[in-house]
Amino acid sequence: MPHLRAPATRRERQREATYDEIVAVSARLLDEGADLSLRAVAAGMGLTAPALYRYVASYQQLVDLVAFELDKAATAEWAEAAARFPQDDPAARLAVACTRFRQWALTKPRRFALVFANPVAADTERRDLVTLSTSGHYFTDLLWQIWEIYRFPYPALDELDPVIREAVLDPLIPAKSDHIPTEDRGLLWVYMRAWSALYGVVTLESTGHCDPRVIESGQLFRATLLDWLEPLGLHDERERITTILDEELARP
Amino acid sequence: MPHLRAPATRRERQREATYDEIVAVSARLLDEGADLSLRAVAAGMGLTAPALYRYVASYQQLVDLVAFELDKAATAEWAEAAARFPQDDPAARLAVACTRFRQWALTKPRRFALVFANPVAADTERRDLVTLSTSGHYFTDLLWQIWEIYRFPYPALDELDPVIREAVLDPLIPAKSDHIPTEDRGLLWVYMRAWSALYGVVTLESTGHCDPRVIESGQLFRATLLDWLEPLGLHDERERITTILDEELARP
DNA sequence: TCAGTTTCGTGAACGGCGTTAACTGTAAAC
DNA sequence: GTTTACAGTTAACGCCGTTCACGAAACTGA
Repeated sequence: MPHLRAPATRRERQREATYDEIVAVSARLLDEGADLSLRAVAAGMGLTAPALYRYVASYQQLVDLVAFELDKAATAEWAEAAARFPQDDPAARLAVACTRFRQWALTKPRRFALVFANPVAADTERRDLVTLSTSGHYFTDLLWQIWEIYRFPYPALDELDPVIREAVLDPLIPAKSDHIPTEDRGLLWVYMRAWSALYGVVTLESTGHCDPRVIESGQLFRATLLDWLEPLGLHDERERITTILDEELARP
Repeated sequence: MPHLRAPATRRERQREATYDEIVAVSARLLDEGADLSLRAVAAGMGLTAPALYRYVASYQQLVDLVAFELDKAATAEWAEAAARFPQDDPAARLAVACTRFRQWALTKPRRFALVFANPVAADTERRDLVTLSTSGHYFTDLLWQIWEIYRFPYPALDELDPVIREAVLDPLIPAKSDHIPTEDRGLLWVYMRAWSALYGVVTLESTGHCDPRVIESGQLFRATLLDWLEPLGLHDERERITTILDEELARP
């Protein structure tokens, strides 16, 4: 994995740059509608295919690398867009971030499929990668910030199914949860439920298993998000958030 | 597409059988973890790859054929399981069908991915195939039957966004909607929203983008379904349906 | 500065993939 | 009983991931 620390030697810097180029070329291929292949990526960099094996051990690892980096880049975009609202307004930020997430999934469906629709078996080490997801961290953090302000209800630990309790206490999902006190870990249950809902609409729309007109109108997405205002303690913000949402949806 | 009508001539019968074998071999390959390829399917039938071109025009068409048939077969399974409750108890049937759908997605993730996570561009003719989805028809029909009994609220046509109104009046999604009166088409909006929620959890779980313990416990799925009892007018049935759900989830 | 080593790249090759083209029996159709 | 349509073959093309043996360049330390 690149970007672990500041590059020291000249060679390491070169290597960094090569990794970046791998990701850049891969992204270009995806956006062009071509399919991601070792050979195509290599050719796009002016290399032969075997050369890439100096950087990734297999095709799957290349996919994982690209997925991770594209997720990171995309999250940075949403976060930047969301940052037009101040830090102490996480509700507005969440509304923006979710909408940008959807827009990203719709305009770059192949990137979305790579990052979010890639099957991950439960046993492989590839599981660990899911835990690293940047977007996951970002959304969990936003939810935490919202709770700090609005104090919406969440299940107490002893209300939770024992297995779920275990899962929120020692999370495998991407969750910036270290700073969430043990007794507040029920929040992660709310996060999972909300993420499942968001993931549902966005995947449905991005993969096209949905009436194109419904996608175009954005109503399904809009309705799903509005349903989540209540559980997140945002009833009093309904009007304001709705406005932000519609603003974002109407964006060119 | 096979199974259009009863086979007449001997040759047509043979051809039918070949199509069935294509699907059977494909399903076996998927369940074995091998990947679906023209050559592997052909080899599994004792044929060479080019021979398959007498039956499908391309690899994509083979995938579409298999996806359609697997969806049909799976739906038949769920429907059969649901049929242990009488026809006039569609709420119970829905609970069973949803749970079986999930179980199918978990035990046969590759089949699920083929049928439900296959990207479909908006413009291609492949879009039409989505409309044919057997499972879609089955679930829409169940929802209609539930409404006939419980009369849960749904948006009137003039409450709907114009684009959505158009979409529910002339649906592109798989929806056995011919027998739904025009003025009740708002029901399809409820269907879309519910389907989006169900699709979300099941896809999340089936693709493994989720804590394995959460999957194993079934709590995320359970909670999602329970949340939909209210909107479907099933508040008075809550206890009964919950029992059925837990029964199904505990199934060996 | 120079030998030794590590790193990064190449070309050739293997088996598997989707797809096309030319060809051959054989079963149905008139 | 001839003709025709169909269902299959083999051979080949250009892609793919992956491995291996090899060379050239870059860093390393005395």
